Amino acid sequence: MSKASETAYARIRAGITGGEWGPGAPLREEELAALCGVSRTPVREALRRLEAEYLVRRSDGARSFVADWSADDVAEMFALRAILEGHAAARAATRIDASGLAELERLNLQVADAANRGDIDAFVIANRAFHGILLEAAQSPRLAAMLVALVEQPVVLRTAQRYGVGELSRSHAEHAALIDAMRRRDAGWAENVMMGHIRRAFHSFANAIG
Amino acid sequence: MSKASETAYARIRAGITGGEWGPGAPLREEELAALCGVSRTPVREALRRLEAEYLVRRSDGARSFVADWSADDVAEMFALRAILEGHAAARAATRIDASGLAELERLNLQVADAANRGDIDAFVIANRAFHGILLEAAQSPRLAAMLVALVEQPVVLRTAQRYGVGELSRSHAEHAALIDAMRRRDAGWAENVMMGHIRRAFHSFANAIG
DNA sequence: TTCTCGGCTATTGTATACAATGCGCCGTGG
DNA sequence: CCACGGCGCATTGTATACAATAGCCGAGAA
Repeated sequence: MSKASETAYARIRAGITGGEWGPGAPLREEELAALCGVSRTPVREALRRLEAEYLVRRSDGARSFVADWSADDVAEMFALRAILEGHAAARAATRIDASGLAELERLNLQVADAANRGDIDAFVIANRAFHGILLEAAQSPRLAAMLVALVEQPVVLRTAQRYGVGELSRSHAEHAALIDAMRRRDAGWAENVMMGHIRRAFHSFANAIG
Repeated sequence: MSKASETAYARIRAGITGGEWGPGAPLREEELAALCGVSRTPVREALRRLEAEYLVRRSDGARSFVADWSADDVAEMFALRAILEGHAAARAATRIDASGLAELERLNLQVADAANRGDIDAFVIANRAFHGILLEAAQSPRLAAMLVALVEQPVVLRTAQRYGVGELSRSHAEHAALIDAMRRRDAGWAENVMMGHIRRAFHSFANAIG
């Protein structure tokens, strides 16, 4: 996408995922245009993209707001993630090559390191990269697009913020199991581990919120 | 969405799914604007929406074309459909009410009728309505959105065009099994039947194409 | 006090003009 | 005859002006 449009998309998205505007906050096109230093046209385009990703909600009168999520919404998102990411793991198990596996090993070392230091930010970065490599290895563009839309939700991004050292380490262990399963080319095992991994994350999240 | 934008979306979409423009055909904004009787602005918005649905592809130079699909793409779409629609069936099994079940029964009678008469168009209409009711009963807006994007692909829409009476009847029988499973509130059974249903459709399709 | 109606204003939808950019064609040179 | 480079044009990206519409606020009556 060309310059102004991409700028607006990135800026607005950052504002939403970064918590600059809370759920339900109104998003007025003109204001955003001024903020991004572009005209309303690319802002409109950006808002439509974000709407398709469920980051922005539009009222009947076509006004835009930062999306908010009920407990049911969150449960739905995690359920879909478990299914789709499980499927991705299964596909990846029979498609990943040696360099992909090496990359996963490397990233999981970073996860372990972050877990030991209790460094949440580093954990989140390494964790996302890990899942990203796996998704790439699954070689399914539609699946990738669907999962990105699910994973990039602010709710998901903040799940790890409440993780204790125990949960961080457990993620590392589950990732290690995933790597084992893929090295053995065991699609079923990989799928099972991944689904469990996501479901545990959901319960950690539900616990933290109450 | 307001008038002109919706008009453009509906018209362009109809052109693609109806086969007016074949895969790979270029879609120029100005030409489409003239065709729809609106300006380029709503056409652009429509193209972005269609792109998000994988009906339109954009080249590096930002030009738009009718999307085309490789054999791998089609296999991927059916695989995702099997998983997601299976999940939808499982959810629906524990959530559907008596009136929903009655509606499924009614629609499956129409499917049977169309199958007996070999009336493909009637089959397609009743079949879509059947799956639509099921999806509604699953009560998962994100799942619904994902599935609609997968199911509305021209490739899928034309799968039934090559169905013989045998395959039409088999669809009816599988639907009947689905209704049984849901009446018993057996989510696992419903999921299994649905996944088989979609996978059979895939193989019918692959056979017909070669 | 509260409900409703009416107009005003804020906000989005659409059209059009202009800028930027990439694609294709044609000419030239090897 | 083929390869390559540059120029012109087709097409999209962006900005802005204007139109339409929905929401809000206040005044008046029940």
